[in-house]
Amino acid sequence: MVRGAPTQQRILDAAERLFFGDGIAVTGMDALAAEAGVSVVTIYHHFGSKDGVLQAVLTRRLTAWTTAWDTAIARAATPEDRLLAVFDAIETFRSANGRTQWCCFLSTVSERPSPTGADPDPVHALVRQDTAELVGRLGSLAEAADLTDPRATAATLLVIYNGVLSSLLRGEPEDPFQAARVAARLVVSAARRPG
Amino acid sequence: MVRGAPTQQRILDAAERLFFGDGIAVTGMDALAAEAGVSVVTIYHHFGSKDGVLQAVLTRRLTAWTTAWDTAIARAATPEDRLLAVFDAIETFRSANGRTQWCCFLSTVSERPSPTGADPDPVHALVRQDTAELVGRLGSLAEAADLTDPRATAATLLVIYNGVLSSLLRGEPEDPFQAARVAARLVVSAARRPG
DNA sequence: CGTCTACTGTAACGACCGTTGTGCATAACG
DNA sequence: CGTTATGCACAACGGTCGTTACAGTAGACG
Repeated sequence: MVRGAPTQQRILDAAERLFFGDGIAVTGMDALAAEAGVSVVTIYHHFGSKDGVLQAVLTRRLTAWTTAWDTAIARAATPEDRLLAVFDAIETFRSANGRTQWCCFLSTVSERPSPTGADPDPVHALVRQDTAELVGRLGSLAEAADLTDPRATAATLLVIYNGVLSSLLRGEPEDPFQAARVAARLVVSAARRPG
Repeated sequence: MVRGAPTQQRILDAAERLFFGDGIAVTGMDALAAEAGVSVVTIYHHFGSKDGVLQAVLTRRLTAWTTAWDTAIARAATPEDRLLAVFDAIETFRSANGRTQWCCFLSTVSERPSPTGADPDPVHALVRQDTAELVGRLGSLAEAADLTDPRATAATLLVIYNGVLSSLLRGEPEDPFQAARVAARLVVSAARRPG
């Protein structure tokens, strides 16, 4: 029998595939256990509840995604390329993680009631953290690139980024990466400081 | 008691609010009936099943959206403005239809298992029809605008369009419309035929 | 008036859900 | 060796789901 760590990992892998491929509500604990090759009891022993699995998957995804983004940023040469590194990060992350659907945060928020007033829901907090991570990084990168109106540029790039995720989620035939890169490059070029 | 047509309409309105606001799987038939102010039996009498309600909502949404888009296109003056009329259409359609989440097709596909091989699922067919409507119209509009590489331009605009929907779905604080318009205008300008 | 349509409430059905308890097997560690 | 940790199979619980049947009411139309 394999030791503890791989078991948790296998459960999370299976949850990633099923939750974001088929849907969270549609996926039962039995199906999740079968996909992970473990027992239902083991899942509860590790994560306590189905919502616990979801939170764990989202957290893992969030950290994995941010580190992938960081390496893509580090690989870029110029400040403007660093600003466009998001799209490289998605592409490599996606090819590395196989067939899992994008974006898991988008899928999650679709199945959840909108938070009413105060938000004690940790799942929504994670989604919000993902968004905050996006706008924060894009904003600071835009500022570092010395663009005119970096906030507006970051907001525009965020829309394009969301467009890539949405296109992937829809399963559109066209490849959104090239289109996104073209648009993003135009946006950055237009925001370049004259002189 | 109100006659037939308003009843169906009220059910579809309620389904639009609940399905795409809270999630399809989460919304039970009881909640749907309560929101519509009708009985559960009435829903089944009109639509046969929950999936029937979903299909009816999606079809209604599809036709409403395309007609709204058409009027926005007709209101535009130049071919390039016609190409950018999508964003006006979303904005007016959204403000007219209140708090309903965008995009319903995006939310739907998140909760559904991906079609395996052949696709006998009418819901997936509707989502695909929505996508086809988008790429077809954007493509012909780009061609009518006499741009260089109209197909690539249409693909880029589609990504930006998807980005708006995705941003709205996430409930991001920033207003995505202005950002999308800026990016789209840049894309169209860059594709303009020289001379 | 009678008939029909449209809709209502209540109750029930089978099925599946998330969750927990019990008991057992295996492997590592002292 | 015994202890502990880890995971398994089996079974069951309360609950909710989508769906349907049964019985009854208000208005439209002849």
